[in-house]
Amino acid sequence: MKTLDLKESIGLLLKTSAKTWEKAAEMELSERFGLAGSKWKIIVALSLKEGITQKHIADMVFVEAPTLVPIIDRMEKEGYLTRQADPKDRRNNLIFMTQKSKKIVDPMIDCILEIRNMGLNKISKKDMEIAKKVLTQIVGNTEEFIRQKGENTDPDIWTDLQNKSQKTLVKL
Amino acid sequence: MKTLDLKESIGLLLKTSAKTWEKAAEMELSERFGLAGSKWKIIVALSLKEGITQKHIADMVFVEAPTLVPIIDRMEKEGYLTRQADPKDRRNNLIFMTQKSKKIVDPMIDCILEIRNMGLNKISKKDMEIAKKVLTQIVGNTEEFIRQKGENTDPDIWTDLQNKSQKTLVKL
DNA sequence: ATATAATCGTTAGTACACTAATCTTTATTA
DNA sequence: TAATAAAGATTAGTGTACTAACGATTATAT
Repeated sequence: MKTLDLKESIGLLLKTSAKTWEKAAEMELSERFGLAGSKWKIIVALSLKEGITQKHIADMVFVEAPTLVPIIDRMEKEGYLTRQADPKDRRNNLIFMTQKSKKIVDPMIDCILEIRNMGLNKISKKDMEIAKKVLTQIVGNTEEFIRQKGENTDPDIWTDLQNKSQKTLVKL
Repeated sequence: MKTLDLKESIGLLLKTSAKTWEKAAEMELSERFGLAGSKWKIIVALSLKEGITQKHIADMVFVEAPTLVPIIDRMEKEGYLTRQADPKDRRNNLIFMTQKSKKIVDPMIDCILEIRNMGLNKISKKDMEIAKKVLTQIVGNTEEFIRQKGENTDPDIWTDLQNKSQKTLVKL
């Protein structure tokens, strides 16, 4: 019976680093701003562009549209944002920030940058560039594979970001 | 109001690569072996060591013990494994593979290695080594941070693996 | 122009992961 | 030894994702 050499498992390493990173962000941002889960990401998304549709936010924070519905419901009740019907296209709900959320954008972004510095401590710029290149290539390879297998990758999100698309994405 | 430079977002990159990678593995392994989610990981775990406790498996596949209960239930019903009471310690359920699962271990591992090669296509050994070093450092930094914040990181899983602990982990 | 497609928000249903709490059994310790 | 703590499996409850399907609205196509 064959066996896997786990120290070569890039999948394990990817998962571990993504998960640990997210946990740190989660802890810090929910403690300091009371915004857990996707909430703070939604606010960051809106700080980049207000008055966008729920679908657009979903793309930016990397979840499907239905996932966002109850979250936006709650955030609206809590006074962080408002839904407004789009007069140009009545299918759309346009989402806007309230004063309450606008006030916390700056400290929140500071907080995010702190976390980023902490996570990247003791890593040289040069190595980091290489790591980013490698990860980008991995995403490219894997999306290519998924696409060939039929399953249409949703609008090739990462590549999209690289190309400075107007659809900016949010995730720490 | 401040703004985040998303192209510098290592968090986004980590999440994207981990997610895409996992999706590819998921597609391939569920299509070829009908084993979705954690199921194939459990079999890989058992191929490394049989007769281990559910807790041990949970650690290996990176989930909490309760998450595994219904999954092992189903896999037992489907004939992939069996629970056996530990005569030495009656708290433990020891998990064993059946013939059915033993038979698919080798092709499954081949499949995993294929995916790994696909994902790492066009990436040089040297760059990959650097990327791994960087990711490991990130995990280290972040776990350190989480630990300081109180929240005890569960037994420092990744470091554990590096140290060739007997607790081997499974994740592609 | 009218029929057909596609899109946004939503609901419903499912799956999965987590935490907290419970039961049983084993370890510790006073 | 008796009391207390700890550990494995489980249940219950919650949160969060996802897909599939629907209604309303807008775009496309014949």
